[in-house]
Amino acid sequence: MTTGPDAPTPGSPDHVARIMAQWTAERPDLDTSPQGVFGRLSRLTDRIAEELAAVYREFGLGRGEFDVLATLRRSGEPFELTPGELAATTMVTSGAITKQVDRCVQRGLVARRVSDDDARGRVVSLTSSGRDLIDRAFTAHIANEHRLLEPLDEDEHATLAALLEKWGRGLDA
Amino acid sequence: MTTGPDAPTPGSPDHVARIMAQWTAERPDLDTSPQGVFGRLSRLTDRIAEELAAVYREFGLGRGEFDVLATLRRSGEPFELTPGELAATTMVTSGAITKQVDRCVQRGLVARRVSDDDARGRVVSLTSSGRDLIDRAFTAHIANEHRLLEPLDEDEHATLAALLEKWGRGLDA
DNA sequence: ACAAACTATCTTCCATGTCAGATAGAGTCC
DNA sequence: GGACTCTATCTGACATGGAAGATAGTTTGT
Repeated sequence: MTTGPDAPTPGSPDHVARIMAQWTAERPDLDTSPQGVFGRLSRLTDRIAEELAAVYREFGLGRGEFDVLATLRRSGEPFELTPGELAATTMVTSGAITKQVDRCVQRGLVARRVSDDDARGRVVSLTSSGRDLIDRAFTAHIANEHRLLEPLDEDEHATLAALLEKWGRGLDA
Repeated sequence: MTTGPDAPTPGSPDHVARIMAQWTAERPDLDTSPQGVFGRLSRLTDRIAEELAAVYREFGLGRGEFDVLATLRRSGEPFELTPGELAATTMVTSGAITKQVDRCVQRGLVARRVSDDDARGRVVSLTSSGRDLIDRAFTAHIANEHRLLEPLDEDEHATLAALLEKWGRGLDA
């Protein structure tokens, strides 16, 4: 037998390769080769999410709070955004942002005030304590990402980023 | 200026490229290049998860139920597994499996009985109705995956699968 | 200037998962 | 064969996010 185009390594089959073999036996009518990508993508991202969350936890944050603080931080001075902007950037609903900001407010990491321009609007701003925390957390986060990427070399990082970018762009089209 | 190794396309910057640019301005002390991979990975998988869930919904399933049914189906005759096996394969806790199986039982898609060998153990088995449903749902699922992969060509699928596999394998080591 | 439509955010309910502990049964060692 | 320990699963409390509707405020058209 020859290895198919999506059979990645000649070594011991990974979990996904075993799943694909099961499907080939049970549903030979289907071309389940996409699982080579989707299965690995899913496992890998679950795993990565967990590794990233471990660092968030070190700083007492969940992913939602980390995202809120990081988004405010990288927006630059004066580190202020509306809930709507936060929701759009972090791709969660406004309800989720409300709760994330609530948690951050309770911990004194951000402040929420009514917008000067529009009384419906709110402005969420980093407190100095929040800025301090996110600067430390983000530093650790980036170090963590560097560590997680170690299995791949520079060229592979670039190839992977490019493939993901192309794929994402293609899905939007 | 030269484009860095992780700058994927010369076209309009994607969302992630903009985020990276913000970080470069705000935290020039950090090498945030990993975001080129992690940011795109995160956005892409959120997007893909949503697309996949749309098909699950067509069959009245959530991801958890789909996974339970698919795992049973691909295990082959007699389409039976213990909750422990389901939990290990689908990488969720036993508590999550209990609830997923509950939902499937309520809808008549699986049956749960006490194991013959071990009175602590349970055996979850596909009903004929469950098998029928997952066969149709899985067919649609695979078609959906083929559709989602269209932005990439065959070589790119293989490259991507291989990179993900290598990365996953490297993380476990 | 008022009504209708729109918008930004928050609230409530629900779905789903994790975590820690409860239960019940199995295995082991004297 | 009884006490201990381990294992398989379930239960219940909690966390978090989505969806839909409520609320308050703004804009538009006349």
